[in-house]
Amino acid sequence: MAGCYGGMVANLTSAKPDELALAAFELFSTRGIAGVNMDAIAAGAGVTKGSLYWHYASKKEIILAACNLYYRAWRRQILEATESSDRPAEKLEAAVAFSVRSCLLDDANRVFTTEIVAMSLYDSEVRASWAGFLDETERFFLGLTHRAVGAGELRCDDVDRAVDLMLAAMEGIKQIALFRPQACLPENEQRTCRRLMSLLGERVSALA
Amino acid sequence: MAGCYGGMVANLTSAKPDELALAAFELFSTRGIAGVNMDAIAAGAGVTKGSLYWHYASKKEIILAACNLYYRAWRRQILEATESSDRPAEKLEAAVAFSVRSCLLDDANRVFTTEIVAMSLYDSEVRASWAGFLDETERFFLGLTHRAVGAGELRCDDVDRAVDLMLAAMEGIKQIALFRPQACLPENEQRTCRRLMSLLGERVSALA
DNA sequence: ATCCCGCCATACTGGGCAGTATTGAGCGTT
DNA sequence: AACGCTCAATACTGCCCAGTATGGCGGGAT
Repeated sequence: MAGCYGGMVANLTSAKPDELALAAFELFSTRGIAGVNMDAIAAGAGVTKGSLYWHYASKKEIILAACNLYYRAWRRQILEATESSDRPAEKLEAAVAFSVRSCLLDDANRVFTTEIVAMSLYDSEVRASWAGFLDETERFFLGLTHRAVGAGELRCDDVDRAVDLMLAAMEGIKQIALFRPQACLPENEQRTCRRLMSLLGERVSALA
Repeated sequence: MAGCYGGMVANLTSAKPDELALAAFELFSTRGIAGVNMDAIAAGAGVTKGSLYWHYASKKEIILAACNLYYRAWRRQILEATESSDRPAEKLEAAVAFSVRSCLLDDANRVFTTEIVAMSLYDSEVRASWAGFLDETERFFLGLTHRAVGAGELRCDDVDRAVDLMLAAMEGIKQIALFRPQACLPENEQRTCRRLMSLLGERVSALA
């Protein structure tokens, strides 16, 4: 077991593994996982392969660490995006807007997730990791949607199915945007958000 | 220029390149593009690398040939699936049903398309090839949907947008099905079809 | 018969890359 | 001051694999 720091240090001070994973993420997001070798990751982080292999035992470990970094960033950003609103339906709209923005406008996001999905085809650990993230995403949107419906701000018969369909549409839009750059134009962002929101049900106009 | 058959033979009789591309497709669909080397493709087709390289100059040529094979199969199958119906709305439903079935139940389809999408990130030729197929798919569904609306069998305000959203949802469902095997169960097939059809508009009940 | 050519097989090369072996520098401990 | 531990750098190995070189075989044309 390399890189365990003696076992007792709770990994709070040492950001080195995160630095390495971040360098890996940035390279993966631009040149793809297969297009990046361990020397490139090390160089990107300003070290050499020797120390890289001290922190991570294999390339797959770095890939999984980069995934975890991505998940953490997502959690932080989507909380930031939604915390400013107080009404549930507004939070939901903010969450959809954030997701659309990161789907359509963030190339790194698109590249990295596409790579991870492809890798999940053959690597069960990566697949399990990504499946966990999908579950988390779904729980998040389910929670927001149920709250919006419960607060009477949204009308939706089958929340679970609606959320699933909306998330599927989002993934599909992200994928198709690869081939239709014009779909990524900012002027289409609002319309895409409205379309996706309409999948979640009808907004009840605020007449309280 | 290898494999040009002297230039005048119209490639009607010789199915060998197709055989090779088919073997490649089958291997790609099970072990991934990166997981299949040229020797494996040759062995799968019952030849050796020497003759494989006589027909195709590089691995990418075989990949593109496998794509074209996939497109041809799709054309044939979706025409078969829709020709039995005569009313436009029924054709549309049949096309959606076929797509859902090949998305959810056909592992090879899922694996191959995921691989191609990932490869499109870095290879412009592959991306162009797949983009052409996406365009074709969209045109097909646009045609069917417009005809159904024109025949008064479907009510839809913005057909173009609706078709785009439906196709995106289909791609997303395909991708997510990788991580949610339970979504692929046959008993969910009908419901998925109905959900997707609802994205295209409201079916007008036949009271002619 | 022989010559050409489409087609196929065998053997090989060269490069890229994951992973390893080994050494060393800084530093706290005793 | 000698030791051990963490972390880092260099050099190397071994494998996989795309692509190549080259030789052979069968059949059609003359």
